[in-house]
Amino acid sequence: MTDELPKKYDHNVSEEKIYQLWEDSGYFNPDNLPYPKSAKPFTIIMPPPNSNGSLHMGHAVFVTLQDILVRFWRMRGRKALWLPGADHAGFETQVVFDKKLDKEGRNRFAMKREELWQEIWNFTQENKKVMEGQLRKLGASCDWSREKFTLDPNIVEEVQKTFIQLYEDKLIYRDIRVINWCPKHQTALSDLEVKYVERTDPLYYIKYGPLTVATVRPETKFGDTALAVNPKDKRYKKYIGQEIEAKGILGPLKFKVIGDDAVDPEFGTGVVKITPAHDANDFEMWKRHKDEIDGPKVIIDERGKLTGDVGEFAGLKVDEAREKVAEAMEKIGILEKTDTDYKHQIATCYKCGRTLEPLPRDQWFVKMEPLAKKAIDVVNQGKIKFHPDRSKKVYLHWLENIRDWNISRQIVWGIRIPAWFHEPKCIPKKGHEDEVKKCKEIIVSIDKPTCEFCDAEFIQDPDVFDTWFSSGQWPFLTLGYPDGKDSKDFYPTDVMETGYDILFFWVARMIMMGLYCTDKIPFKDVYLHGLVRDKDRQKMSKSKGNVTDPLGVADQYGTDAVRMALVIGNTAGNDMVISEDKIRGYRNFATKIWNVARFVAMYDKPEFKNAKIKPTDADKKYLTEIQATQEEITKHIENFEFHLAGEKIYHYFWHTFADKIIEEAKPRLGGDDTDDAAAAHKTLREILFKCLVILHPFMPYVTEEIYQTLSQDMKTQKLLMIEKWQ
RNA sequence: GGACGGUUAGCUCAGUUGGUUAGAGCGUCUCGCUUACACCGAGAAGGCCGCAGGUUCGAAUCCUGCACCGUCCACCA
Repeated sequence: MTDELPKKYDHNVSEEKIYQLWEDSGYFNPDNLPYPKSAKPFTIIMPPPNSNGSLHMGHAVFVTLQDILVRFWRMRGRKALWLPGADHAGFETQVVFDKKLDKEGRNRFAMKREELWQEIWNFTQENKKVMEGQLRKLGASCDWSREKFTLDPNIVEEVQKTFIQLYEDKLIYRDIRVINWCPKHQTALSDLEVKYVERTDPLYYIKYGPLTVATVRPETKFGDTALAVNPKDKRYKKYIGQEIEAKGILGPLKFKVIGDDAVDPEFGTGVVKITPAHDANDFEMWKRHKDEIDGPKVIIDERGKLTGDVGEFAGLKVDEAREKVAEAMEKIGILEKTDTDYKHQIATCYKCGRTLEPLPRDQWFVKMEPLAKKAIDVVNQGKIKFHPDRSKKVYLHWLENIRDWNISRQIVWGIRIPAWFHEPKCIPKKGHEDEVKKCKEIIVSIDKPTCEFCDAEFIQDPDVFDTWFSSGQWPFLTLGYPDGKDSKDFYPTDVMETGYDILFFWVARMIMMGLYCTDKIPFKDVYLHGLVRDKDRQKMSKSKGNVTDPLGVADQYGTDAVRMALVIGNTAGNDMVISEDKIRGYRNFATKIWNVARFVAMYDKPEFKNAKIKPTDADKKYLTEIQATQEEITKHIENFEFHLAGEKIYHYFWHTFADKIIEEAKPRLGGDDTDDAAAAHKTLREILFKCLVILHPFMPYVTEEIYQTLSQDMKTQKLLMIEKWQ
């Protein structure tokens, strides 16, 4: 060793300096690596963190695992690219920003689109900057020169082109459906964004003339257009096709009774009221019986209040209306009975927990089946592997039962859907007043179209895409697909590492979109990590106040300690627990590494230079042992068993190298036989060097700091980061 | 209603293809400032490996059933 190692390792001094050293070297960019042209690439696209806050422990997990992979493969001679990015995170960011506005006494519904957009833009840019700093602090060896944002102009353009392509391929259609509507956020949500929770509600039995219907939503009765029974139900067979008369709150009613297999004779009374505007099942039933019964009759608005033909109940919120309607029914004697303890699942908004209001709306849908089929095939053929393996089953099950995807969102923050609606009225061109109208109602295009047949204007769809529509294309968009050089060099990527909670949201969509757009799998391996929980096994969340700030503990104990604590005991697909105690334990390990290096450096004596070194049998044994240990660790990392790799090197370094090998070397080092002392020292130096290499992907900072002080004859590179793994 | 995961030392978790006294970290206890490290070292205590069957010469590990905890999926009003 050349430079003196200070008595104590001060991570706060080292980390910033070392990161700067790495970044200045340019080696985060694979193009700059001093590797032969023939070197194979290794690519990971970073899951872009949402640009609406700062990084939490979950992010620290992915940074650690991905950085281990990237550093490992870089040291093994691959042109390693880890491409960072940030996600505009449409709805999620809108929600966060709504809260911010709320605190300031403002409201997005009262703001101009452009104004709101600009404010959110500034907000996300600030967050993005903070996050970039945090990623650096965590030691992320990613290529900043290739950083992307989901709203970069070229990304937006490609996303819109994909939409147009899908539309032309008839894989996107616009249709009216009863969709999941959040009355608080006033936007549609996809099926995945619906959280079902169990609730106990009264089940009302309402008389419809000779029949009785059981329902939890009496307030929707103003939107009823028919009654339905199961055609096989003997009790009610005779009513099918009949029109029955019923007493209603606002006067007498007449309903046709239809027969439909969807009605479960076992439930309630076996008779269902059909409210096509406010229940997805009823809507579907109406579609099957279009000629017989009336369609949607809207009586609930987008704020969840009663509206239209509802008499005195107009303006009431759904919940209030429910009780009042029940009272009114009681009064006129059509409420037969009420079961008060009916347990059922209700659909709620996964963000605010409000009960969703099913509403009929025109939306853009992606036809999923053809896309899903290919995504199923590639996994069945083993072209994409999952870690843990069991995730594959979960993935396949979801894809095999996939439903069409609503990608329209009624918010401002997102990529605008490139669809244009013809103004309701045609404005005939001068001199062509009597020409037959052939105007297209909808044109899908990036630029504003003009009408061939009249002077009316096209107005762009105000909606934006579901964020996952763009992030689903992330692996190839970030690499400049289709024309970019990077997409030729680095696509398909190698590993997708992310949380199991977004297996459907993201991973499945990336596979489908990747196959559709590029005809290639976007990545070969999927590694899914679990959620980080606190020491009481609670999910960490800001609202619970149990979040450990990864940057805070990194400041206190060092990034290396945090990283190690996040690797060990963390198995694929399983949640993990992190506590300060654990981090402290690995801080101690970092100190141990430091002191071992100091000890070895202590004996870096000039007189050893000329010694005749004859390794003893023990020396030879130790060197084979570390060799074997390294091989095992290599296998573990290749198999995505980071926890085993981490444990192994930890155990070896502390309890074999420090506790045994060094202790046994002490008498030799201090003995009179200079040649033997030199031999012992050489063995220690070689083992230390190996350990630094092996430890580097896990604990990059201490190891690099020590490496920088090693004498030239020990190292082959300027940086440990690009030292050869073997 | 389906599917999946967990159940191993006080706590948090490992345990590779079934094989001799079941491992680690933290915690606890007892010693110890011996040539780096007290953010340390030496040593110790602590486990019918959820329950009940089965396969096997042999099971924490494979099979069946059950229990409890957790998660995901599902258009039953």
